[in-house]
Amino acid sequence: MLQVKLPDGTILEQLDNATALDVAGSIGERLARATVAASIHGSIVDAMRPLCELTDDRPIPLKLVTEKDPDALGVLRHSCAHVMARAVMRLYPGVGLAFGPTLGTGFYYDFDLQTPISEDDFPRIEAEMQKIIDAAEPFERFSLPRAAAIQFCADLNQELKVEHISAGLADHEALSFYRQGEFVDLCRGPHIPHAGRIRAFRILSVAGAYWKGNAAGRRLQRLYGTAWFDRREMNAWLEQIEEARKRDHRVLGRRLGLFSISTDVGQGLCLWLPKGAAIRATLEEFIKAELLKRGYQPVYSPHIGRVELYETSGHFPYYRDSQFSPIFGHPAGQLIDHWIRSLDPQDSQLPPFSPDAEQTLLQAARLLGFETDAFPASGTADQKTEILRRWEKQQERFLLKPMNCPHHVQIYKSVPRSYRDLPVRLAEFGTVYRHEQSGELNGMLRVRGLTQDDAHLFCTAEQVEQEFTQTLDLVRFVLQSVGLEDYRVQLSTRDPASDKYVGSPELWETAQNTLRRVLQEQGLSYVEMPGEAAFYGPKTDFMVRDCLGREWQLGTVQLDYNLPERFQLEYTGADNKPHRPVMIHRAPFGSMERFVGMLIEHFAGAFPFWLAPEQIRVLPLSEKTDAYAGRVAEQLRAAGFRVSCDLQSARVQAKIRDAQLELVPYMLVCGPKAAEPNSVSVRCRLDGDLGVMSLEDAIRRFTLERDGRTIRQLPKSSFSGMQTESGEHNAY
RNA sequence: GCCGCCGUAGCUCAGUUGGCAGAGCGACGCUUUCGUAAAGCGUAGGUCGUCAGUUCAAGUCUGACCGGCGGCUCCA
Repeated sequence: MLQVKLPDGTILEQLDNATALDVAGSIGERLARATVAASIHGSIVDAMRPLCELTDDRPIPLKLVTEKDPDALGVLRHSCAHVMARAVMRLYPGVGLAFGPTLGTGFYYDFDLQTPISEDDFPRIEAEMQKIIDAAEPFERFSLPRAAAIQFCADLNQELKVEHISAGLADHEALSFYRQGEFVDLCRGPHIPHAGRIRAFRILSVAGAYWKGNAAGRRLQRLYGTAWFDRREMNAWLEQIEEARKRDHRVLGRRLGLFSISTDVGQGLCLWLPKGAAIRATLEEFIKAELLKRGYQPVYSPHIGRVELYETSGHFPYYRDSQFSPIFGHPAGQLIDHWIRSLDPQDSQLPPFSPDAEQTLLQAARLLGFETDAFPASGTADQKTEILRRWEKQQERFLLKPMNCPHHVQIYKSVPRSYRDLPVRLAEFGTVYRHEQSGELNGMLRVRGLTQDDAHLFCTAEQVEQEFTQTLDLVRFVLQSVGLEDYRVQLSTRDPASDKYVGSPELWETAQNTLRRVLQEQGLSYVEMPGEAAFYGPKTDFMVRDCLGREWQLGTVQLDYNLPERFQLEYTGADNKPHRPVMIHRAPFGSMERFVGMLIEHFAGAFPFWLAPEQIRVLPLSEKTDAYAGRVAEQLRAAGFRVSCDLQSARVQAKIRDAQLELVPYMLVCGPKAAEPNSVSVRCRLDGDLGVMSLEDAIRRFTLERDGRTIRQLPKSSFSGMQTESGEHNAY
């Protein structure tokens, strides 16, 4: 007999080969019907495997995972991914199977398939899936030794699986498979007992993907889906998707006249319309005032700088492909730049240097006034590159600035610094330009021209902790001021195995340890992300959760020992000797574009009073009170509010409707009844009619709400798990 | 950049097997002068993303390009 210990301490006697499902059945039939999987020492396992195989512990510590358990959905969705793959295999014979993991609220499966799948095919696939579910066949697990597993997948013509076992799972001696009818898939599991447990599912979308995420690798088709135990829960979730879609900042941004991206201006280049600009200006004024209190000095720097500046900082070579091309004094300079790249053995993208092209190049060089006789017609690529580089250096090249730090470094260097001057805190809303890949652009969230609420702090090694602590405090303060209180911190560190970072491992260790220590002292819990650091230093990113539970990467604080080294920054210490300062890069909002885009979705366009682009709209009841309404608007404007006056020839009901739909926080109805005592009838977007009050009282009320930066109501959502988990699970 | 889908009036969309370009909202004009979520009537507005091709005939079919969306990859 086998002893099983339940979480409440109960010990049950079971047959030697009992499964979790048997245990559930011995307690009650309903429990057995609800049991999806089992949990032993916290790891989720199949409910239909003999328990004795799963652990050596006696009695076996068993927790039954039922449909109510959050872990159960992951198991269900993974099984549904198999069902989908099985349906696709039936409809598209010969399809290659890649990965089919679960996601936060669903799953996907990648297929190697020549025929494109479109949304029109979803009903067909879903119908086939339903047939599989109706058949309710069990998921049967079996295990094969390595060599047999590879042969097995080869026999099934599943090349990608063969490759994955050979490369990705090289350290596994035995591989597990799951069989469901005619369908067999390499899989770690666990799975639900049988397909009939899937009561609600939906194929959501199809998109391209790469085999193992490698852009040079094989292109696959990825089908996304979701699955639930309860149809109503799925429908509620689908409604939440719909809710998020309605909040889309691109839709709201257009409807509310906040921003526009014109194809005439260019992809990823954001135009701030007056109302969006009002929000941004309010945020900028708010943060500027705060920075002055905290000892920052505002600076300004130009939008371009010499390429050498970014060669020194390391940005130019490192991010070459995601920058706009350099600007040359003479257009022919571009050609030289092009040929330097094509001769570079690292850059195999470009075609080789042909004799014709060489002649064109020499012509261009002569145009630029260079001595071309020295160019070795039959020289090696290295020799040619060397001359090209010399030519390139002889002409002025500018870059649209991709970062503000090199400019701020130059401001630091503009005067000799003493230890008494430190820390030097230079702040600028700096606009930078990055040539993001076209497929990456997304409204205001991912753009090619963006303004960072940037600052660079130059301090002594001893001051680093204090400055970093204060910076974290600032980030928390600004997030709290806009009502974003739910966030986590991500500490991105260097991957010791990678060579993409500059600077010595010792400096990196120092920087990373300082960050860890301060984060711990500040009581901020954080997750460490090895390999996610910037090339010059580790960073702490604030991952902010909005009212729909979605996460956004906003503010960032980065510690940098490398740029001071590269730019040879110095200050004179108390010992009258030169010392090297440490730099802190920080941007509490990240970029104004991204931050405002995120706020639009967070508030669903209904900004709190202090941020609302139009705070108050004055509504004359008829033309008879237009003049009075105009005077009211004037007085509000004088009190510093953003006010408009609706002079349409329309009924007040229609004016109210317009203002409500445009999410204006307050409406002041001005009719003959109010005009005489110099009063207004106040209507609030949220609470409706507040009755008549004197204009002075109204202004007092508005001032209080504005200066307190009151957030009166968030358009709440009942659902709080849009992206609870971002990582992949059940990876094969 | 890659894969898939999409592009008709300012916005949201309809447009049969290829055969005269449509609606609602908005805008504008006139009437209405009104008390807390839509007053009535009328008018204007489109080289159907661009350029080629097939055809007697292209919004509709084909190709290239531009742009958008969903993903992948990337994100200093």
